This record gives sequence, structure tokens and C-alpha cells, in this order.
Amino acid sequence: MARPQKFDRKKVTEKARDLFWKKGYNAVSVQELAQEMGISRSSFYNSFADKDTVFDEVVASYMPISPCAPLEHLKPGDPVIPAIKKMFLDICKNKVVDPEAKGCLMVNNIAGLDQNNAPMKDILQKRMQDIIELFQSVLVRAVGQGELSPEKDLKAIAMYLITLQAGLCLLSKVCPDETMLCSIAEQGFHVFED
Amino acid sequence: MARPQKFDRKKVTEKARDLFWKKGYNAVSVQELAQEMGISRSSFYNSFADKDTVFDEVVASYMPISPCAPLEHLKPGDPVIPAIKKMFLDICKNKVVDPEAKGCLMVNNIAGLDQNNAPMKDILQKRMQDIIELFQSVLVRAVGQGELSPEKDLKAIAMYLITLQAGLCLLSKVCPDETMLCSIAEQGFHVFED
DNA sequence: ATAATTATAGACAATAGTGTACAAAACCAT
DNA sequence: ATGGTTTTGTACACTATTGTCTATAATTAT
Repeated sequence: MARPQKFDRKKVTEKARDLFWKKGYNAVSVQELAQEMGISRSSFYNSFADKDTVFDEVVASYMPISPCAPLEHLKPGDPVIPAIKKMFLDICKNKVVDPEAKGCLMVNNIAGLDQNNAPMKDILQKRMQDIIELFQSVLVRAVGQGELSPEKDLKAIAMYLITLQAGLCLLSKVCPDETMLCSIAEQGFHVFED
Repeated sequence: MARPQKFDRKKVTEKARDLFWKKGYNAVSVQELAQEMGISRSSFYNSFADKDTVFDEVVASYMPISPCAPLEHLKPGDPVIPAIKKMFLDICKNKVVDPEAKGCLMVNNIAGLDQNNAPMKDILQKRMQDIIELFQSVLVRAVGQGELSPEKDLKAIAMYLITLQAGLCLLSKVCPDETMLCSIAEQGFHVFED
């Protein structure tokens, strides 16, 4: 009945994701964005309300490839602490091999967050909350499985882990040395000890 | 003999610092920068080579007010570990009271770093190196004063501390809750234990 | 095939940003 | 007070970016 879109929304959103990832929300103009997405500005304005809307979809498309995604797929009974440690060491490994050293989309854009941009702040806060809850839920399981002392403050550890993760992603942008990054992560693992 | 500058270079650099701090290097145009500095663009181009040059001076002017500045003034014999802990708790306290939630100038701009901008990358890497060395030097003293086991990998702990600090500064932008931030820092202090 | 509907191309006017260039202004050593 | 020197104001030509608007293109239900 109506003319169909020439582009695949998912694909162009991934293009947008990579651009926002590399340059950050503020440094990307709508012009550049549309160009990178491979669509005209008119198509852009027609299909997306504005930069914010795209960014929201972009963050959603980042989640499955974010460093903590593997924790989502942890099955009951799977050892938790080793999975968390592996996640950190994978960050050290993976961030270093990116020739563009983009770091983490979330970290980069929280750092560049303009507090006057309420929608952006909202998007980022909500996603961070989700990640904290993910960490917390796996930590609960760790305690249940006897991997972690029940004395621990799980909320605090969850937030600590996301803090450490953010710090590591940041460091990777100026210190692309896997060994060094891993030694940082190892220091951070003291938190699991009794 | 020659017409003197109408502006105080130090003062306008501080204005520039606050703008770069709040918005990040990439999001600041020369036009806006000059305006915020209170000088005309012609004065700007006349007195500063370019944005990069200003940014270099800006970072220099940030160091004395950066979160780790207090460690510079530690005297021999002063307890080190308590000073480091205090530094972290001060970050939690201070970042929260900033209504603009600017976070940390260094963290923000490393996150927004475009790897193609070699001069910027260089400026930021060098400063990070300085901070790591500062941490390391006070940790050496901590060991000397019996505050820390000589078994510890001081370089790794130094980098860990800067990582944690970066993470905290980042978190403060989306979680302006002092108690929460402090509980994160407390978790991080496990690194000092035997 | 046609009508209805939506996507896209292209143009538009307006604003913002770039770096440079030149003349006017302001100082101070002599 | 004048000359030499540097700052500063203004203007320039140029490019980038914005959001909107209109005409054309592409589809499908009937």
C-alpha cells in the first residue's frame, strides 16, 4: 500500500551505534549521522524523531554486545565469580584489540553527558541501573552457591564492579596494554575475598 | 612598548577549563570558547595557537584542583593509606555537591578522546602517566612506613587506584549519592589488605 | 490500472562556525 | 609626543549544519 523503507532499521542503527561509540553523542551532527547511516537527512527526519531517539535505540542495540552481556546468559548452577572474573579479563583483552580504541559506549557517553540534556541523562541512568541489577542478581546467586560470604554488601559490590568496569574501559583508551589492564583487574578481585 | 593584553591569561584559561570540563573538548567550538573566555575570536587566535593549545594549558590548570592534588602535598612521615582513603571519600563528597555534575575533566576528555587527534591523546596520556607515578611514589612510602605489605605490586595498585578513581568520577555523573559512592570506595579499599 | 500511502531526493532559507586579513587602538621606551 | 609594537575590533569569504517543505518515486490493496 505504501512505499517501503529502502533501509533496514536495525542495520542503520548499528551504523549509528558505531559512530556514537567512536565520537560520542555531542560530537556527532545529524548530517554526519545520516551520512554514516547511509540514508538521506530527509529519510532520517522522517523515520526518527531526532538524535535522542536514535541514541535510545543505539544504546539498546549496544546492550547485547556490551561487556556484561555474558552475565545475562549465566545459567543457574554456573559458577558466578569465575564468570565475573572472565568478563573483566575479556574487557582487558577486547578493548585492546580495537584499533579505534573506542572504549565503552556507555562510559564514553556518560562522561560526555550534558546535565541539561534530561532525556539523555534518563536513558543512561536507566541502563546503568539495569546493569547494576544484573550484577546484583548474579551476586545473590554466588552467595547462594557458597562462592561468596553472606556477610557481603551485595549492592555495594555490584556498584563497585560497574565502577571498576567503567574505569577499565576508560583506561583502555590511553593504555592499550592487555597485561597492564589485567593486572589492574586482578587487584580489583580482592573484593571477593573474605 | 606594545599594547598590553586586556585579559589575564590565567583567568581566561580557567574559564576555558570550566567550559571544557562541562562540555568536553569536542563539543566546544572556538566561537563558544572565545565567548566564554570573554575575549574576541581575533584575540583568541592571536594569543593561542588553537583549541589544542588552550586545552593543554587547561589541563595544566586542572592539576592543582584535581582529586589527587592533595597527595602531592603529603610530607614524609605522613600516613599514606589514610590520605589515599580520604582522597577517595572526598571525591565522593565533592562530586556530589557540584550542581552541574561535571565529574572529572581528565576522565571526561579521555572518554571523549578521538584517537585520530594525536596531540590530544598525547596530552592526556602524559598527564595520566604523571598521576600514576604520583600514586606509585606515595605507595612506595607507604611500604617504607610499614603501612603496606612489601609483597604488593605497587605499579598495579597505582593503576588500580586511578582506575577506581576514574570509575567513581564517572558514576558520580549518573548517581549523585554520596553514601552510595562512599560504599563503592570502601569496597575498593580491600586492595590494601594483606 | 488506479488510488492511497509512505519513502526519498533535492532544494530552501536561516544560522553557526571557520580561519584570515586589515585597520584601528593602546601602550611604553626613548 | 612619537614610533614601534602588539592587541583588538570588524569584516570577509567560505563551509557546515539545521529543520522544513515540495515534488517525485515506489509500493500494494482494491
